[in-house]
Amino acid sequence: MAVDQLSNTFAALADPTRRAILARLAHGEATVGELAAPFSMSVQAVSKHLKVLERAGLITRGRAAQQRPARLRGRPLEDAANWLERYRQFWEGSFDRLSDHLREIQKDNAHD
Amino acid sequence: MAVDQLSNTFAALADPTRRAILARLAHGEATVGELAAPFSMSVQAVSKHLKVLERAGLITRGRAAQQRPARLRGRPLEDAANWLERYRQFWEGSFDRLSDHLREIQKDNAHD
DNA sequence: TGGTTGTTTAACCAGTGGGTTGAATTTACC
DNA sequence: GGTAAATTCAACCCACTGGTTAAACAACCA
Repeated sequence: MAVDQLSNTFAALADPTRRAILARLAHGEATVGELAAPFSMSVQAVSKHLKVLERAGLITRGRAAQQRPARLRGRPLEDAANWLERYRQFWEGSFDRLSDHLREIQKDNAHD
Repeated sequence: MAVDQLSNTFAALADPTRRAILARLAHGEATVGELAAPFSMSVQAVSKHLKVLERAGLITRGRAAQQRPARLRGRPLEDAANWLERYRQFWEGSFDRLSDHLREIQKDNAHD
């Protein structure tokens, strides 16, 4: 997988199970077991999903006895939203100044 | 890969080459050759990236003589942005009503 | 008709993703 | 110390990604 943070974030979001996990975590932290319960999949598989989310910075893990509760981190979501926001004028249908706008915000901002 | 549209969109965005292609297309439609030029990669590889973007609905292809110019479609970007928008209150740090909010918008909205 | 340009298809390769099962690890409880 | 619970690690499977090169296809030009 690509190494840049934004790519990791989008890749992490590109799976319905992981998006459901994030939705669950928005209500508060949860253990692996709790997160796995709604899915017809092994707890090990969920543990792998959590590792993907952790690598993307979308969650942090704590420790409480044997459990390692996961907690949502919003920052990468914000970064992803900001990236998409650049295109808002585009999907809203007014392309007039978008070209200039993009040229400007990408000046010191490589390909992404 | 997951079959749902949102997963396809996020997966398509999870690659810096493809994001750069979208940025280029925001300035106007472009042919495969034009899109490939800035990259140190074969034109065939770019053609594959375009197929991924097309599958995600992020571009449409036209036809003009031998060329098949690509054009950006904003709709899936909007859908992705809307998905992220649910978490805005979260990354802005006010979690107060988020739980209720999520519960509400997800009532008729399966896991995603 | 044949050649050139633009693009896609096919076959291949190494790496990764998402899942499985089974074993190991960590921590609490008695 | 022994056992049970929560989690991770390891090995494996199969499908897909992102790239390559070589060949095929499509459309224009002379």
